[in-house]
Amino acid sequence: MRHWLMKSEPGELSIDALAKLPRRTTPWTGVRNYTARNFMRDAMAVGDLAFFYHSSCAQPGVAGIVRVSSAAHPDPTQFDPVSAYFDPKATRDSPRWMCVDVTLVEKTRLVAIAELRATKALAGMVTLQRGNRLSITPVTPAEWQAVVRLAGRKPGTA
DNA sequence: GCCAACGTTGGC
DNA sequence: GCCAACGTTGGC
Repeated sequence: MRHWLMKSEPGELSIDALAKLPRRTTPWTGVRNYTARNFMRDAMAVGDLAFFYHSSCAQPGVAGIVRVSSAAHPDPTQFDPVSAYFDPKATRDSPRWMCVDVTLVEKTRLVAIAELRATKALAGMVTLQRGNRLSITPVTPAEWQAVVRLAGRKPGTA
């Protein structure tokens, strides 16, 4: 089983909004970057765990844990002319964008990006590297454990 | 709002 | 295939 980090803007889908959805599950739509798509299509497996990360907001950071709950399938928003994610070059026969479904496992306390950056064990974490903008990134087992430990701790405590 | 960094596009 | 221009991301 692999581990991941998946970014969501809370204005689009927050951890609380996910918690209120039926079966606490949503298709991870709107990814329009080939590297991130390929992770979902080629590397993710049902049962993989991912950090749900709030980005582009007042308090960026890890907000919870989700589980990959489906295989990759065509992202329906690419076919929807009304959607902001509509892609005129995508067709049903030849979809360009894929998504997986994710299911909320648990909401954690917000582990702020400053805390992540201050944690030595996370120095190599892909999403923290300079210039990284990928919305889906792999997380190593050691990094996963380090963030889980942080999440289980009160902010500010050693 | 700023800006660094990156990805994509399209002319050639 | 190169690469300049442009658009986007995302923390601050």
